[in-house]
Amino acid sequence: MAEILSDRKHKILKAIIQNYLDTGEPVGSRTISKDTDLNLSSATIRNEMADLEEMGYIIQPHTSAGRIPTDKGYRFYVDELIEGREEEIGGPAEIVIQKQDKIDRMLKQVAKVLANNTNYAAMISSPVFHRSKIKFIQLSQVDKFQVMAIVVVEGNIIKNKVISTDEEVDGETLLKLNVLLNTNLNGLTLDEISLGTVAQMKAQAGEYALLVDDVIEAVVNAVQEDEEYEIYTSGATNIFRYPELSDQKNATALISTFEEKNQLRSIVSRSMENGNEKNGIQVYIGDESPFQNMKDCSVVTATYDLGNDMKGTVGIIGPKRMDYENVMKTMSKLLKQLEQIAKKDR
Amino acid sequence: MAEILSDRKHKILKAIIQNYLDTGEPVGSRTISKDTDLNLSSATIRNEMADLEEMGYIIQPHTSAGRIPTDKGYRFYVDELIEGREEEIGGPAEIVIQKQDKIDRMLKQVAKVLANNTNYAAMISSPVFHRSKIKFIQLSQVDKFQVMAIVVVEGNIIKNKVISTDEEVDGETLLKLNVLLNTNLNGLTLDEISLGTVAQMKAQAGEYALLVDDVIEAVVNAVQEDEEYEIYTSGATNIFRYPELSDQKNATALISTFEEKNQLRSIVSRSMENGNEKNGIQVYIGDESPFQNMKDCSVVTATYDLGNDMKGTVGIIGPKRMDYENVMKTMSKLLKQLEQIAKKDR
DNA sequence: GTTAGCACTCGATATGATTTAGTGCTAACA
DNA sequence: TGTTAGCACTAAATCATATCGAGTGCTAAC
Repeated sequence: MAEILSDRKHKILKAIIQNYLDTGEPVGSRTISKDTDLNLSSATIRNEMADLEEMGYIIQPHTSAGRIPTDKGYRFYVDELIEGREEEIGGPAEIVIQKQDKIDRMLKQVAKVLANNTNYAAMISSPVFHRSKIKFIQLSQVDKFQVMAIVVVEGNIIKNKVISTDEEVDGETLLKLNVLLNTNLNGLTLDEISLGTVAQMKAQAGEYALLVDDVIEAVVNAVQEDEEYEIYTSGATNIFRYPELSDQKNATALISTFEEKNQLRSIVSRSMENGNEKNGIQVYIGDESPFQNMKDCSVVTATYDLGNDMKGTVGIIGPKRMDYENVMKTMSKLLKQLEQIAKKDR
Repeated sequence: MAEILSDRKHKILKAIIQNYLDTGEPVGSRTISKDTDLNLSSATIRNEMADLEEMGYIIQPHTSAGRIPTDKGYRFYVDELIEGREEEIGGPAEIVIQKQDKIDRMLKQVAKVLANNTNYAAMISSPVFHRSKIKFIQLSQVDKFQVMAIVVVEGNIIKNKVISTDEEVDGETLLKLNVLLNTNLNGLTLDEISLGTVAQMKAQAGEYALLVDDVIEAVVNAVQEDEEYEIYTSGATNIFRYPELSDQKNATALISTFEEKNQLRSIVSRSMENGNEKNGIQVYIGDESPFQNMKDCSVVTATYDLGNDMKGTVGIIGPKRMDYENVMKTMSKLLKQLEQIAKKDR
């Protein structure tokens, strides 16, 4: 598959792709002949281009048009980019995330900044807490027949659930239950709560065994709810900047993807799985992407880690001819900032 | 302004508008001549149409085209619709909202159902709790230097805030503060917490007066956070069904309105203000709408009331030639259902 | 007051000519 | 042998032109 390209072909291919990224128009031999420092005539370029086409890197939309990159061509280009990224970050453009108290707001901001800086559509998932430990549980009376369970998990994420009880529960019982819960469950993750633990607690609870069931269910629900991470998006309309995505069919598909967010989840999980590739950044070109009907797009994702097992994914979606270099740089920089702020925050 | 139209003109105008709502194409005199039961020739219709045009109800996009309604024409049509709506709801199509525990999910569902049933873009705001009473406050120790305040307000909405303290707070103090807070603040709305109340509490708190300040601030913040209602949207891509909104400019404007949601807030507040018009439903046609750059759209809003001062707004946005009748019916029906479910829920 | 008829308007569609950007191939050249 | 100039060829894009069709306004007749 991966033939080795002569130095010259290499340069020409790169020039073609770069030019196409800029303009979105098929590139002709003359253009390349003038753009590169190879000092070759358009005729020679033409010969090389014919070769490159045969190898599958570029293609002619129709006779008498210039060439445009195929997915294989893009892949070549992106792989090279990723290869060469030896932490040459720190470039220009200060990107500023303002520190704000709520994590969610910060994430929304990141999405916005990302979309604005790249001019593509951006998304970010709120962190998922895999295996997060229960830190603290508190039951409180709300009403005669309602008890509220508050669960704090590692990372100071607070969740609550209201439990409706059949019988009235008095304060004393509540106090007992509180102690029972905290001694038995603190420090455990969801997976670690075994049936044994539950049985043990029920035994200890005596006449309130029934209530224990309800409470545990509520706790489990509350913690699990966190796993249902939120996804924030920004700049969906950026796709209108790129004519190749602006036709009705593509636009509808893309924008409803952004509105529904279900498909975005599949990006997130895929990104989390393939996880720690080089620099944590992954690029899906055309059909490689987790989408149906989105063969005209590329997706770039990266994973961020706020510590404490709080990991999430950011992604941008744009045309295949996106400015991969800028996107990757901007992402790294932004995530670095995000992670720093998060660290300071605790 | 509001001339009285002859019966015939009235019928013709209505026929023109209805036809245009269907087709989106300018309607000619022949069409009307055949469609109505007036048994008039196209020539006669033409004369009447010329009159109606002069009165400002319809307009010709260019010579030798049929007529399309002006905003004034739409207004005439909608006003008549609203006038005639004597609770003739209960028509066909069962709309089903599934009951789910979280209010937010239900609202999302309402938006979705509304969008699907009307084929326009739909939005719904989560209820705002004006003057909601504090029902219950609970402080709990999370960490050595962190206290969590949980506030339950009427309607069982639960909010929490983490407070960082300078000094370590022991359990006893917390207990005292809990009692202090609940005896002083329960049953009050945000507005009712006077400086006097605060001073009084500080006095009672003695050496923990400083902490009281922090806690109250947290409580106020927590409650206020609720006032920042969420807005859920669905079906933004429906606008692509209507060519007159599908051009790049309009589409970008509309879709980013739906993504940003800030402009939607202005609809919500406007709808809440103008509140209880006939049937609670309001129609903004073209320039009447709270938007800039949206003179090609109509907005229909309605206010729902889940009781306990929990009020919110639903809205749909579509082309001016929307099926106002269906939209209004669907909305009423849906909201009635929503309100019923909410009432059962408590 | 209604209607038939007709000249007229103007957008939409189709047609064809022209231009333009590019190619592939061949033959000459260093 | 690799490079280049030159040329015939292709297909899209652009533009002007003709044609069609839906609809109007006006006039004259009923």
